[in-house]
Amino acid sequence: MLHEEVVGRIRAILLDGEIPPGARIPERELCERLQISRTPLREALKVLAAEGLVQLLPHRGSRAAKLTDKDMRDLFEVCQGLEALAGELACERITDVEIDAIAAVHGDMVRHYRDGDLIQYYRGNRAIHEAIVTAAGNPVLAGLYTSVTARIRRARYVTPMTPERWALAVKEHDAILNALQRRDGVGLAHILRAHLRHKREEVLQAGFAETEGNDLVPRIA
Amino acid sequence: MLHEEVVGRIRAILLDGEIPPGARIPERELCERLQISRTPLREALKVLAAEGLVQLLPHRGSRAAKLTDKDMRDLFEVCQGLEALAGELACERITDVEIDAIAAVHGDMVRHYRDGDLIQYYRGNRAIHEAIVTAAGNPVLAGLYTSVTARIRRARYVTPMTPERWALAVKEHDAILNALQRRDGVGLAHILRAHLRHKREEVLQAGFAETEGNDLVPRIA
DNA sequence: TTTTACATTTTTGAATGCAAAACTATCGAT
DNA sequence: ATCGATAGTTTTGCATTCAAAAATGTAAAA
Repeated sequence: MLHEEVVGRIRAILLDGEIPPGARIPERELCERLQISRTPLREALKVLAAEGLVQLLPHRGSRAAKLTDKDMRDLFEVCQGLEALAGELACERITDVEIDAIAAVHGDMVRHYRDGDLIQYYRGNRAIHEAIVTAAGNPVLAGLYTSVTARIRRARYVTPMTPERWALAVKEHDAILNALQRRDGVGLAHILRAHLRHKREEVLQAGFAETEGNDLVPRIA
Repeated sequence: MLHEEVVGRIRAILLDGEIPPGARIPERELCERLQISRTPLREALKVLAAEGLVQLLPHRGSRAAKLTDKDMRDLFEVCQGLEALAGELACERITDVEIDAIAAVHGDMVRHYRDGDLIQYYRGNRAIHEAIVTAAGNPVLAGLYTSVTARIRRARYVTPMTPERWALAVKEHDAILNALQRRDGVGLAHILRAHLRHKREEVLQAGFAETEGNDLVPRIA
């Protein structure tokens, strides 16, 4: 198993919440599960700690990182900035074909909304946001986006919505598609920001934050 | 020596260019220099690879990452986005004391400009940009900024400037300070973007990119 | 009963050792 | 002379081992 694969597997375990935030990461157990020794496992944990998904406590092992309200706010704030930038760049660079593909996903998503299928709705929703970032054509930006969104994914795509919130989100997505089609970068950036600001309010209202007592400030992402 | 310290030492070696971009990283040599064994060294290299400073080639060791023109462009683009966001947030949150401190550094910097002291000018310049990011009060943002700027630091703060460019940069910094003092977030964001766009043009014109042939797309930062 | 001191066990962090992969150098064939 | 194969060397990646630190458990004292 390659290094990157080990990192990916553990990342998935953390993002799925299989090891819940704050829980101790059972080194020995993970080792036999992944059929690797402690050396490559620990290398992966250090990388994930740099990403902010794992918290390392010297001589006391590693835990799945918990997010405070403040962390959540900060991450959403950065995410807003990244998506806004991606939106602007995407409008300069996106092809007609890519726009059509997004429009198709958008259509499906709206149908899922009408059907009340939140899971499928979220799936399409996320695909659209990611497609916009991809269309920006900036791998550095895409990398940061991936890492920041990973940390708030559960909050973003698990929080239930009130009918009003959901209706608003769909309206915003109409505007997002519209701005894309008009290639109105500034407009798109504004809508994406508002969209995420609303989502953040939802999440924080829902009290999704995972703790109050950890001042995890990862260096990288 | 603590893990984070090892990472920091190696990062410094890379940023100083002591191991030039593209060069092989001599594992054994670094080990005896830092007085550690290969295990912690390799853990650090994996972390730095996630940051984008090191390129890992499976079974072929690690090299100091090289930046292509495209990498440079992408990094500056993201940096623009991050600084613009930081500028907006800073205007909402910065205290009068912090503004005064920045104004003082600005004054010094202008004096260094008048003296033609580029080194000192750059030092103040960088301090101002970092102070703005700090004033944004968002550690996640600050972390991303640190990691992105680290990768373009040499390009950003080593490239020589023509007198015209330099004069323009100083004018832009006047506007930056002014926007901060008026707490004009949107205005500040615009100026910061333009400022960085000009710097990027300078850097790319100077042909600072380090290679043409590496498609390094680090996951994280 | 609670607390404190001490011994034992567990876990962590790093050094070493080992098998596999890649690199180098030599030699033979064209 | 150049190219390609092959033996030998080096380097990598990982498992294992070892010392130190922390956690746990036990027993004596307050």
